[in-house]
Amino acid sequence: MAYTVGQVAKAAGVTVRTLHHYDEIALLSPSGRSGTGYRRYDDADLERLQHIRYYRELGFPLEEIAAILDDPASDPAAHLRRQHELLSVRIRKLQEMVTAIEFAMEASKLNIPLTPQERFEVFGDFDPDAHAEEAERRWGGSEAYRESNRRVSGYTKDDWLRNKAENEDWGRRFAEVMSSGAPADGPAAMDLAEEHRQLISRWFYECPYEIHTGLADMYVADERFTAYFEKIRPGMAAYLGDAIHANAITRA
Amino acid sequence: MAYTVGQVAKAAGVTVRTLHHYDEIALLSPSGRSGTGYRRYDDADLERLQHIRYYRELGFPLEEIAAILDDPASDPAAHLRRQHELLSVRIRKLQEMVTAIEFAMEASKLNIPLTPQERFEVFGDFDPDAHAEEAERRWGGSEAYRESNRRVSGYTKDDWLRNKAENEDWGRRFAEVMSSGAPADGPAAMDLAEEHRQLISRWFYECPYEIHTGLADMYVADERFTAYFEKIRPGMAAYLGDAIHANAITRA
DNA sequence: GCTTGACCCTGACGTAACGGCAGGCGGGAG
DNA sequence: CTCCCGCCTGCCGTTACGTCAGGGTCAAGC
Repeated sequence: MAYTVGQVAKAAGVTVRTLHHYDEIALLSPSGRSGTGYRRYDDADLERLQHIRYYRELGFPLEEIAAILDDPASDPAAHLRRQHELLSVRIRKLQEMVTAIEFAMEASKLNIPLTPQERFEVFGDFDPDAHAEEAERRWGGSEAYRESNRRVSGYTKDDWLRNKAENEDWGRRFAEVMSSGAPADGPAAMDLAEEHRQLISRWFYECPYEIHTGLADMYVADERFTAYFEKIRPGMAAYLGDAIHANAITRA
Repeated sequence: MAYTVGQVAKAAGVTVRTLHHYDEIALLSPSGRSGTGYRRYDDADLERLQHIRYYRELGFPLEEIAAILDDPASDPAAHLRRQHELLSVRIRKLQEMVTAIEFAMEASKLNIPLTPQERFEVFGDFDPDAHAEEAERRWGGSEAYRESNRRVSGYTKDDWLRNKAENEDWGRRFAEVMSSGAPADGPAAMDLAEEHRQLISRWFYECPYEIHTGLADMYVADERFTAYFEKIRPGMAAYLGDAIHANAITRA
């Protein structure tokens, strides 16, 4: 089977100019030419182009692609395996970026400033792992966030103000309960924990008890969230965490 | 908090030159300068750079990034939401590419040629959906493939030859059973189906009954795989599919 | 107070991977 | 035979930086 530049370009989703370029730099030279000088690509050329496209998508420079494709030590199957592996790595990285964004969203909701490291940790070359799993457990595969996005995108400035007011009002009342000396697993604290859950459900995303306790753990474990609540009243993060857990256990 | 170019560059994982460039084109101009002309970046600048990095990772040209960041209609939270959405789309596309590669690997194992469309379908702008789910069901999240990759990468030319020989031998014997008139759910066919499963387990990846039946379905449903088996003996694809299912039911 | 090495500045040119034309030939459908 | 579309080969333009060159700066140590 022989194909013209135009046909190949259309099939592969590239421009004719790109194929000309690949020919110029000898990355992909058509296996033949017609009598009148037209480029003729065959199936082997297409396979090569397929690999080129995948490696390009993975960010390899053309020169490097030429080198690895012309390396006699690796056959087509080896390239497929390699691409598979690289794609998997890429996907994991993007998933990390997603959880980083989710973190930033949560932080911005509470007006918690991010440190430079936090802003860019996904871009640097630090250690990965375990991180994505954490977030998955916390937010159940970010379904909650998708929901949150849908809703929040419709909010007006006014909505935000009301949200903030409600939030502050809740904070005040919660601090009062703490001051009264009531236990975190008592009815007053639990009622406000429940109110907190419903606040989130109403304004951001459906927040069942498991997710709520996940948030509670984050409020306690993560110093930035901790600091946010501590600023309202010292000891509030831990107290709120306990109240949320108690509330979840008795009501769920 | 104020940072120098070098500090910002290091934190954000870019070069100083890049920051100079962003300053030149007014994409990110530091909020101030020291008395001696040194650039001073503050936290707001970092936030902007954070968005720039995400949009860049998503493939946006700098000019466009400048436009959307300077658009007064969208605040930081809107950018986060947008980036979240775009990243999700990106991840889905890469996952499609992964399954396409897995398909190509399976096809190359059986020497089935791919059509141009098949080679490049993930690059064109066609309809997505449902596709990834399919593959997930078939191969259980590609864990099988990872396993396969690990093993296959250690194979020598000799291994491949022995694999091919075993495979062909199996094909011959299976065709004989068909010719003998034995039913697909009879012991002879089922034994060879089981042998097929163990062949895969031994050479490529641990192949439990569910995955084996998944493969069986693919052999029947996909014309390229069907054609492969039909060439050995007409009717073989369906017959093998039945045998694998019968084997899975009785042995599992 | 002076050196020194790491850091910063502004040009200015280089590069990768094409995009986009111009000017001209080819080819097949009517 | 014509017409339009597809192909050819230059060749210049563009994006997003990389890479010096030549020169000022800052803080630490002697």
